[in-house]
Parts: sequence; structure tokens; C-alpha cells
Amino acid sequence: MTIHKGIRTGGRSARVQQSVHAAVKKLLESHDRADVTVPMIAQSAGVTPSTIYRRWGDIATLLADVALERFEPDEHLPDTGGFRGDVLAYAELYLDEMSSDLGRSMLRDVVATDDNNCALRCAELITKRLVVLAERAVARGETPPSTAFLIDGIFAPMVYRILFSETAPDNAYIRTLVDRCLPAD
Amino acid sequence: MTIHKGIRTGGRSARVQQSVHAAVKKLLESHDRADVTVPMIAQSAGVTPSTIYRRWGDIATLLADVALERFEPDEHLPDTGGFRGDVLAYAELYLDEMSSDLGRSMLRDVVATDDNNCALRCAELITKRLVVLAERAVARGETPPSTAFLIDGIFAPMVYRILFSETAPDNAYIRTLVDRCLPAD
DNA sequence: CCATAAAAGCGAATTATTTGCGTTAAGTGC
DNA sequence: GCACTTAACGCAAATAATTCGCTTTTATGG
Repeated sequence: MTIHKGIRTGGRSARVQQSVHAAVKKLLESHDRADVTVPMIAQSAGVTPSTIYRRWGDIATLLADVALERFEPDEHLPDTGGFRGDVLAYAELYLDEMSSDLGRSMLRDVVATDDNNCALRCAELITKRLVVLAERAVARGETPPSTAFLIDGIFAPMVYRILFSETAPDNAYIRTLVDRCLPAD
Repeated sequence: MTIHKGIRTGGRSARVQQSVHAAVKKLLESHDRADVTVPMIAQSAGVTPSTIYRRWGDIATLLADVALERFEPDEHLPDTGGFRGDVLAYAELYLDEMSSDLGRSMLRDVVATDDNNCALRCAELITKRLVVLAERAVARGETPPSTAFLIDGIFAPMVYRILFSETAPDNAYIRTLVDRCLPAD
């Protein structure tokens, strides 16, 4: 008996996911995050609310899902010719994305989601990019520290302050964090 | 004109707050956090749901409020005779409180709350205790680093991992963080 | 005590969420 | 291609949560 029977996927998942995600993005441009409701999204996406509830469970999970997709694209990782410069540039980019009102509320949605899958994916987003930067550095003959060390030293404090402080951190603060982990030559 | 007119408090606020807080605590012992609803709390507290909605706005804010109260008591800050030991002991205490299922969901509630007052209060909780430890250290003739530095180096990474990782950090990890900020003599 | 203001109660109206059931769209194997 | 299987969806009814207008209670100041 061959095991790999190939799973039946069924359904119409792709199209619905696209239109719902698009609806969320559009609504978030014109409405405050707290004012966006599931029925509102459903109507804008041309689906019924029950579809959304069945698929995502609650609005926090849906918003987190959209947020993650938005950050995935990973267009252009900076390339400054050195590991320290790359990390600093990426950290500033990340700060820029996450310290806006929209970015902050996305982070909150990601954290608030029941199953912490979203949070995991969010954290991996940083890890994966740091790995890319580190591989580049190794190829150049540098010996970068571990990604865990950089997350502890740079990204964790940044995210902490975005989530818990009144005012978002600025680039000067980021530079201080980077200096601690990666002393300039 | 004397300024201090004494504000009108009106209502029955104190009693209601107490019974609602108590109801939340009791319910969280027997129910999963996601299963606790506002009407449920209201009934258990002997008030109407609308009272809770008017006073706290939503369930996240209420749960965050209760969570913060729970952590305030600040019974016994460790006193090990040295700043490094004190910080390590407090960090381990904090980890113990926050890495449980209940602690984690409290952190999430605090972060998810709309007005970030709760998050501010939560962060100040750490700051205030570190200040106490630092004052003690100064009185002993030590010269401790700033609280901001310790938060960046120890508490931010700890909270980051509690919120974003699959598995909570352990004491060994905390010790590593402390070692980085406060090298042993 | 009386006036006042803040907070809470009550219940109806509104909205959001869950659920059951029939239907439809995709993938699978022949 | 064609039948078959299954996950995903729409619809609508049922349930639950949230908001709203109005009344009542309580603490405080005069």
C-alpha cells in the first residue's frame, strides 16, 4: 500500500484569501484599527462573515495574518558592504515600518493572537533576514555573531519599546543598540 | 480661591471595582482566558455588563487592569547583598511569574489594550523595582548601570521571547543575559 | 439637608458571532 | 476527460455580545 495518497484540498481558498486580505488593507487605510469589524471586512471583500470566522477564528488573527503578509515581501535587504552597516540599515528599516501607528497596531495584533503561530512567524521574519545578512558577511570573510545575540541586543529592545513605551524609539537609539553588539572598527 | 475642591467621585465605584476584580481572578482560575466573557464576569461580580463596558471599555483592558494589580503588591524584592545578585534574583522572579500560561496571557492583554496606558504601567513596574535595587546598590557604594541599560539587556529580551517564542526562556538564559550586562567580578 | 455630579442599574435595540445544512469549486485517481 | 471526494463557501437562523437612553444611587460641597 502506497502511503502518499495525495491529500484532497478542495474548496476555493486562494481567491477568498486574496479578496479578504485586500479588503483589510483597504479598510485600514481609511479607518482606525479599532473601528474595523469582521462584517465590514466581509462586505468589502464580497464574502459572508461566517467565511471569515471559520477561516481565521477572530479578527485579531485575521489582522495579524494580513500584517505578516505585508511584511514578508522582503524586497530589498540593504547591502552596505559590511555586516555592521547591513544590520544597522535593516534595523532602521524595521523601526521605520513598526513604529508607525499602523506598524504598532500590527505588532499588537500579532502578539494578541490566540495561537502564537503568528508571533512565531513574526519573529522568524527577523531571524531569516539576519541569517541572510550573516551569510553575506561570511562570504566576505567576516565572522558575525549569532542571530540570537543580535535579536537580544537590538530587535528585542526595539520591539519592547515600541510595545511598552509612550514614544517610539528613534534612529539614534537604534544606533546605540547596534554599537553595543557590533562595536565599530 | 482654593484650588483643591476635592473631586466629586459619585457613584459606587470602589465596591464595584473590587467585586469585578475579584470575579475576574476567580474565573481565571477555573476557565481558560479565551472563554471568559464580559457578561460572565458581570454575573459573577453581581453587576450588569454595561457597567463593565462603560468602565473598562473592553475585556482586554479589564483583564490587563486586573493583571497589573496582581503584580503591583511587590511584597519581597530580593536582597542578596550585591546589585548583580539582586538583579538576577528579580529577573528570575519576573520570568517565573510571566512565563506561565497565565503570565503570558496577562502580558498579551496588557500589550493588546487600546490605550497603551496599561503597557506603560506594566513597563514602569520593572523600572520602579530596578530603581529600588539601584538605590540600594548606591547606598552600599556600588555604581550600577542605568535602569534603561538593564531593561534593554535583560528584561526586553526576556519579554520578547515570552511573547514571540514557542517556548519560554529558562533561568540559564536569564543568567546569560545578566552576565552580558553585569559581568561577574 | 439640599443640590450636584459621577457612577451604576435596567432593559431594549443593535451588532457581532456561532452553527447547521445545502451547494459549489478544486484536486485526485481512473 | 469523467466521476468522485472533500474542503471551503453561502445562507439564514440562533445565540451572544455590545451599545444606548433613561433612571437611580451615592459621595461630596455648600
